[in-house]
Amino acid sequence: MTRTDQKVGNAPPGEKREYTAESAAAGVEEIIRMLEGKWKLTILFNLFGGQTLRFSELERAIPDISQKMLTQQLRQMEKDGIVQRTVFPEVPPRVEYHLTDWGQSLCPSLDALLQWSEKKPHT
Amino acid sequence: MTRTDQKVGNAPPGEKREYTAESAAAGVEEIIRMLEGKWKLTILFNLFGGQTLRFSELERAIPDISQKMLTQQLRQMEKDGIVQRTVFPEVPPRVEYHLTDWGQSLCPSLDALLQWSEKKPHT
DNA sequence: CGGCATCCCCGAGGATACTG
DNA sequence: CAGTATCCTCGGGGATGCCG
Repeated sequence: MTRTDQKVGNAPPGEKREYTAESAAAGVEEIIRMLEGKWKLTILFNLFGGQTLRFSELERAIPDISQKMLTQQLRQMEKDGIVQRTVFPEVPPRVEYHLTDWGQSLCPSLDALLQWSEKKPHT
Repeated sequence: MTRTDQKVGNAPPGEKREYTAESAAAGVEEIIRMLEGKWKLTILFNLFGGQTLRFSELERAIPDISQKMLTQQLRQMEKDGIVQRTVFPEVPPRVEYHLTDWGQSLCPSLDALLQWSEKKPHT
């Protein structure tokens, strides 16, 4: 018997979900999939704090990104429920982006990861 | 001026590091790079809890992985300081893997991410 | 048993040009 | 201003075979 059926995490019984090694890995992989696009984290951190930016402002904030990638990554984040996209039917067109409440609530978990990485033993 | 120079996180002054949008994104990207190999999280969750497994036990615990990928991912995790690799000079050879203390201490942060993903608004 | 070497494929992402 | 559309490159990862 392998240990793939072991429980992970420190959930008090009957309160949180329990995970096997596989389901926990799958869950985190899904989260990483939402974040691993080459520019998604840069976009995310530029929108943290309740900020609203238009397409061209994001382009200027992220100098090396192409229009194609900015569009693509924003659309994926919108599909994932992290980013809210608002189109104003004007001429010239205006499109604004800001984080959903759920997207904004990711901040503390990323902070936790950053603090973990700061604790890495030197070498 | 763009907002790329804003501070991120809720650190009390003079205690934790402060991040700009770029440096925070870079930090999290480095963490994701440590975790995003196709099998690394599965390996990680199989080793959480202070377990020690040999190469062949990991192979059996992760049925679809190839030897090449198992070796490669383990070596990268070893380089990153997450996994400890121990070779026993015996015949037949024996190699055991377990998490470093630092690797083990990643568990709560991944739990935080899982709990975040569980809060996703239904569609 | 626990690898390493080689070949190959596919998709993420860059460069460039065009558009409502 | 805010996108599409096309073409192309590069490297992650699979399959297979050999080795101390």
